[in-house]
Amino acid sequence: MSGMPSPEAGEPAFDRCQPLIRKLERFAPLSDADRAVLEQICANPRIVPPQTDLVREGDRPDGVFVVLSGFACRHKLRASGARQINAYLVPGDLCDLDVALLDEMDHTITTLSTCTVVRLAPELITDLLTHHPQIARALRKNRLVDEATLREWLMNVGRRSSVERMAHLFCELLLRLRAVGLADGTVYKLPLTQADLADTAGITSVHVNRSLRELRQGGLIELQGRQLTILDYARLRALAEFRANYLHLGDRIAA
Amino acid sequence: MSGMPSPEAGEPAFDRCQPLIRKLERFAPLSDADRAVLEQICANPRIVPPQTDLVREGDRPDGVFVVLSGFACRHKLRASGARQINAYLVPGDLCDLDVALLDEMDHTITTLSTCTVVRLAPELITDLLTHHPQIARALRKNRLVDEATLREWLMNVGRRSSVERMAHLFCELLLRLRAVGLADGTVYKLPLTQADLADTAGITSVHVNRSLRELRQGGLIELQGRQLTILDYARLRALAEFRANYLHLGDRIAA
DNA sequence: CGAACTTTTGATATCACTCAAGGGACGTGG
DNA sequence: CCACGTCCCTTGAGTGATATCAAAAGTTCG
Repeated sequence: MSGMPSPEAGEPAFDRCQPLIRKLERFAPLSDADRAVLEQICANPRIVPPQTDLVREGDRPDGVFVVLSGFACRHKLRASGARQINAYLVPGDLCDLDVALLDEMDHTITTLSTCTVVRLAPELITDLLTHHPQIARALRKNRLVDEATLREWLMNVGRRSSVERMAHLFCELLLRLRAVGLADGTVYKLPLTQADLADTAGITSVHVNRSLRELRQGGLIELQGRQLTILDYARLRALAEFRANYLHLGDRIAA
Repeated sequence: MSGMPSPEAGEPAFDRCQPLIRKLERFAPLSDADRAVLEQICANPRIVPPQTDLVREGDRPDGVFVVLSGFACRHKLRASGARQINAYLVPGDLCDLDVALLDEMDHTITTLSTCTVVRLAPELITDLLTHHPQIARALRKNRLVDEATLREWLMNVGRRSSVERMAHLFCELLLRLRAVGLADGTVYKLPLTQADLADTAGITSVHVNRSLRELRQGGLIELQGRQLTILDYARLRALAEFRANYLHLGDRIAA
């Protein structure tokens, strides 16, 4: 269990599945049977290298993905190659279960880092929704949060300065990762390049660099070796006008 | 039926309801019974003046709204008063039915023009979803489209120039309004101020004005008296790199 | 060690914002 | 019917924020 490059590759399904269970449990109380099904689902994950498309724009939807480790994203491209990232999928996150209703995907889902993922077949989804009402309920709530997050990102890109955008993103990720047990205090792994952050915030990577410098020089964050340390969460939050309400996490985490 | 300020006030429920039925029918075939229920629902609409909050951030969700005429929007505010509009609700559009799962609203819904709306009580929603599977199906598909639209707006604000944003918005609205029978060729009523457009596109109203001038001078649009005429849809579309796939309207309308 | 990628910085250009003022359109009250 | 206020649109001039281009330094990994 020492220098293995594939994250969590050696862990039992029990551990791998934690992010998903922790996340759903936050939205609805789960029975032992519910948890068992979720663990079962995560039994045979795939390890996917960075920059791999999981689902492509134009594809016919076929099942959905759950991310168990690493970062993936939804994004769209312009003809010029310009990319806009619409959402991050962090451990515990999953695609929309209803997506099978559509004829074709309108965006692409790609890994940003090495990821552990499982694919849920359509039949499995139907089964989950039919026989596990609490999971179904948690998933519906989860989807509302995904939507709310998308609205907040639009606010971010439309009405915040570049420094504020970075600050807001870091606050959001802190709470999201904390909710699945992947933040240590105010420190977490952030396996993204500055170009990724740029495509998230709707700015250039050069400007991301300058914005990060500003946050660093203000003593708000430290970012090196794909690890983010928030040095002053109160000020970072104030700077970004970050309000956690849209994540609907309850008051435990959002403090 | 002459000088009445309240739009559609004198029309029978049959007509008023058209946008909703037309919209849902595009997503799933409806039975006569389905249509009858929808007409029933629209029987007692409210007329709401512009700039009226229908639902406020922080409220406990209680039922949802359907817009039958006029434009409303979802939006969020910053402490400074800066506003970001996240979505338009045009005739036939409705709020998310699942929203009752949340403890409090994370954004506000406000009318932009005079609107005709109906409120659906939670019990009515449950009834609809239980006893009218085709309506339920259409509503689920509709929600996927709302989400996809939000993603496209993020792309718009993050990765398009201000002129392109305006162009893209006008293309989108053309198809959405056409889908509910509210566009006449490439002409439609756009009851928004330039300040509203600014808060949609994440720019200032002064800059909206200059962007519109550019579109006008390029012979692409005409906009006066709250009526938009698209003079050259092909070029407008090309300028915005508008692709209608995310609206999932099928090929009939998107042409 | 070398190749590819990522981060960092500087100089310059461009886009969008701010401030300010004037000009419609429209409704209201005298 | 005119005078006035209000809201919205329009334009100009100057400023600020972000993009672009380019190059060097650091990092990672085979």
